[in-house]
Amino acid sequence: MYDFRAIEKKWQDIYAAEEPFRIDLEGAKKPFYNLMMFPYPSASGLHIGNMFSFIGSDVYGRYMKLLGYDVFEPIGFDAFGIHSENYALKTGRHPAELTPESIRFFREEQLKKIGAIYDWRSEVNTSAPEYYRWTQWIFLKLFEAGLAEKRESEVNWCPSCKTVLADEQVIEGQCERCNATIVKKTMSQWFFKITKYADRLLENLEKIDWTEITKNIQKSWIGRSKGTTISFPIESTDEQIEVFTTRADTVFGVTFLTLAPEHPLVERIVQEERREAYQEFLSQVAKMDDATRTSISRSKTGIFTGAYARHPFTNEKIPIWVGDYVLYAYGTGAVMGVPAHDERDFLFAKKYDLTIRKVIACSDDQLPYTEKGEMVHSGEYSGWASERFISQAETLAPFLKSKVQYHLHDWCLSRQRYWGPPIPMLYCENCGTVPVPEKDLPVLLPVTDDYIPDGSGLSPLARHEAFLWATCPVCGGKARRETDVSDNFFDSAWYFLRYVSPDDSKKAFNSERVQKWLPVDMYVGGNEHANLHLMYARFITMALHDIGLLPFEEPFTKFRGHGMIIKDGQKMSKSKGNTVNPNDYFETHGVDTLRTYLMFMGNFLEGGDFRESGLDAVKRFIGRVWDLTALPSGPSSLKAKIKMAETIKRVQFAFENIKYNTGVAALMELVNSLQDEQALEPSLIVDIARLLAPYAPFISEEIHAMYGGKGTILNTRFPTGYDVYLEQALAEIPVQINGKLRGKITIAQNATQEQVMEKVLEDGRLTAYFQGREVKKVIYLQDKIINLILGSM
RNA sequence: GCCGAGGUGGCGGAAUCGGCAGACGCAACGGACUUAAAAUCCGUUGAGGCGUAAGCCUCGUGCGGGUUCAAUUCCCGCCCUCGGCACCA
Repeated sequence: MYDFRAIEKKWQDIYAAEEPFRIDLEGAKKPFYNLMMFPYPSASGLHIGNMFSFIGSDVYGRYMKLLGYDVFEPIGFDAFGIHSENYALKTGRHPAELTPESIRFFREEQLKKIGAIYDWRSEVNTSAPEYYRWTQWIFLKLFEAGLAEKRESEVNWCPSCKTVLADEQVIEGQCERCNATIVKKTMSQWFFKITKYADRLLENLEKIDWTEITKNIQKSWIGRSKGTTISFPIESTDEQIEVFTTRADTVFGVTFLTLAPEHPLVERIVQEERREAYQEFLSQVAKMDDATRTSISRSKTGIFTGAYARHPFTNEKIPIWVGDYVLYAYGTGAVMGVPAHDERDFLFAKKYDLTIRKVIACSDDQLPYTEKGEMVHSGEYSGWASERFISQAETLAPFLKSKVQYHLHDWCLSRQRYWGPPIPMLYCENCGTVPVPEKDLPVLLPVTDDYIPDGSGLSPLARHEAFLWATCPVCGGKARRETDVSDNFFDSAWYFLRYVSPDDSKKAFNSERVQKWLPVDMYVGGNEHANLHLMYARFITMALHDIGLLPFEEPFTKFRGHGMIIKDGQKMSKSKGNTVNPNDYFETHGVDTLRTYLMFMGNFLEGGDFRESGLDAVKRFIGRVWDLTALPSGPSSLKAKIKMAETIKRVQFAFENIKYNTGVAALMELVNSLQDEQALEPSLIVDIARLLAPYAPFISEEIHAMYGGKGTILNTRFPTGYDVYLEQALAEIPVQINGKLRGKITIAQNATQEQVMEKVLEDGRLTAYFQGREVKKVIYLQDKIINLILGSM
C-alpha cells in the first residue's frame, strides 16, 4: 500500500532543504522562462481554480526540464489593489497587516506543498516598497515619453469601491470587482495613452503564438473600424459638423444630422426658441445611468435644434437634431441620419416624421436596407457599387477624409484608494505639475489607520497632512502631492521583468538578464485577463521598448489560456457552498493525486468538471503505479516494451499540445497492460516514473530514488530508445468491404497490398462477403487500412 | 445584431494529415475475496434487432443536404450552447 502522506512529506522537505530548482540566472545554458499568472493574496487562500492554473503551468515547466532546459519558474504575489484592500475592509483589518499573513499562508501552506519547480529566490511582492518604487519609476518613464497625462474627462465611477475604474474593468456596466452599477463622472485623472498603440497591439497579434480565443477577445476589444469623416457646413456660421461613418456610400441619403447631447457644438447652434426644450432634454438624458442609456432596445429620443446644415454634395438644407442614441465618446460624437439604410436612423425618422430617401437599390418594403449594393439617386455616383465609393471616398471630395476609429480607450490609471503605489507626481503653485525626481523614489505609502475611502472623489491619502505636502524639486517651494494611487493592473503589467532581478536595488530590471531570459517562452493563465492584464502588459512592454529599455515589444511569445473548472456540473460559488478547498485533498488523496486528477479531468485549455469520484480513480491509479515496483526485476516482455514505446509518443504529444488529459489516459492504459507481466526491468519502471513526473512529482521522485537515482528525477532525461521495439510490432489492419468494416487481419509492418490480400483471402469470414462478385477496386494504405470495392451482383 | 469557440454513450471526455467512433475514467450491473461490509481485483456496458451458441446485421458524432472508396473530421444551409463585443454610426 502506497503511503502517500509519508512520501509526499519527505519530498516536500527535500525540495525545501535542497532547492533543486534554483536557477543560475547568469550561467544557465538553455534558458526557458515558464510563467504563470501570479495570484492576488487573500486570506481565504488559493482556490481550486488557481491550483488548476498553476499546476497546468508547472506540468509544462517540468516537462521542459525533462527535455534538458534550464526552466525558470518564478512565483510572486499581486498584493496591492482593490482585491486585497476590499478584503481588509470587510474584515476590519489593516491591509498592511493582513497581506503578509495571506502571503505566508499561500506560500507555506499551499504553494510549497504542490511540488512545483518554483525558484523561490525570485519571489516578488508588488506591495513591497522595493517593488513599487520601480512601478513608480516606470510611471515616470512613461510620463517623460509623453505617454502619461492628467486630463479631465468622463470616467467610470464605482460608488461601492468609491474609485474610478478603467474601461476594461467595467463589465456590462458593472464593476469588475464588486458588480456595483457604474456611473459616469467628469473628473481629472491620470491616463496612459494606450490608444497610441492600438494599431500595433492589433497587428502584433499576428506574430505571437497565443490561443486564438485570447487573441480574438483582444481584437474585438481594440475594435478597429475603418470609415470616413464627412464635414457638413452649418448654415449662417463658419462652423462645420464632422460625422464619422463606415457607409460613406449612403451620403446622398442623408436627411438629418444628429449630435450627441453632450456635444459642445449644440450649445452654440441651438436656436433661441428651442433652447428651453434642449435644456429639458439634456437633464432627462443626464438622469439615465449608462446601462439604461446604451440599452439597445430603448426607444430613441431626440430634439430639433432649430439649426440647419448644408449637404456638401447637393447643398440641400439638412436639419440638425440632438439624439440620445449618439455617443459623444465614439467617433466624432455626431452621425449623419440615413434613415433608408440604417436601423436606428430609420426608427428615429419614423418617430419624428423625417424624410426617408433611398440611395441603395432595393425594394421599398426592404427598408431600412443595410446591405451594400448599387448606389442610386446619388448624382454622378449613381450606378457605383458601395464598395467602390467607400474605398475611393477620400479622393472624391475635400470634405471626405478616411479615418480609423478604435473601441479601445486610454487606460485610466488613477484610483481614489489607499492600498496601491502613490502616483509620483507633485503640483507646485509656481511650476505646475512636476514629477517626483527618481532619486526620491519610492514615494512611500504612509502607514495610517485612516485609510477608508470616503467617496469624495479624493483618495484617503488626501486627508493625510504629512503625506500631502512636499517641496517642489524645481523651485523649492511648497508642492502638493498627487494623492491617488495607481491601478493594480499597473503593478502586474511588468512583474515578469522584475522576476529576473528581484534583489536589484539599482535598477528595475537587469538588462543582461532580460536579454537572456525574456520574452517569456510560455505563459499560462485565465482568459478573463485578456483585455486587462494581458493587454496592459503588452502595452507597457511596447512602451518600454520604444523608450529604449527593452529589446523586444511583445512580452509573451507563447500564451495558453486555460478553461474554467466547475464542480459536479455547476459553477462554483461561495453562495452555493460548493467551493473546493485544495488543501483538504492534500490530506485525503495526496498532492500527486490532486495534480494528476486536475490534469485528467478534462482538456486543460477548455476546463473541466471536478468530481470526487474521479479523484478516487486517480488515487487508485497512483497506487497501481506504486505496485509495479513490487514486481520481480527481470527482462520485460516485448509486448511491454512495445506498449512503452507507444505510450512515450502519446505522452509527449500530450505535453507538447497541452492535452494533458490524454497523456494521463495513455499512462493509465500502460499501467493496466502491465498488470499481467511477470517481471519488469528497473529501467522501464523508472522510465514510467519519468513520464509521470510532470503530473505526479513525489511518487516519481521516490521511484527514481528507490532504484538508485540521485537528485531530482527532472535532472535525468525524458525516456528514449524504445522506438526499436515499435518496429517489431505487428500491424492490425481493418478490412473494409464497400466502405464498411467487416474484419481485421494481423500482419507484419510495411506489408504490400498483395501480402495483405493474401491474408484477406485466407479468411473465410471475409471472403464470404464477395461470393460471386469481382473485386473492382482496392484502396490500401500501408499499415492503416484496406478497402475492397466489389462489383454489383 | 456582429465576431469567435463548441455540440460525440447515463456522465466527464478521446479520436495527431479524410482511414477501426466512443481511448481513458466515472456511474451502473454481474462475479471473486469476506461471517458481513468497506477496500481491492475480474468481467459486461452506444441504441435496436437476429441467433440455442460461436457470432452476425442495421442504425449511430446537434439537424438537413453534398463531395469521397471512406466524413466526428471537408463543403453548403439551418438549430442550439458558451465566450467576447454591442444604440460603435
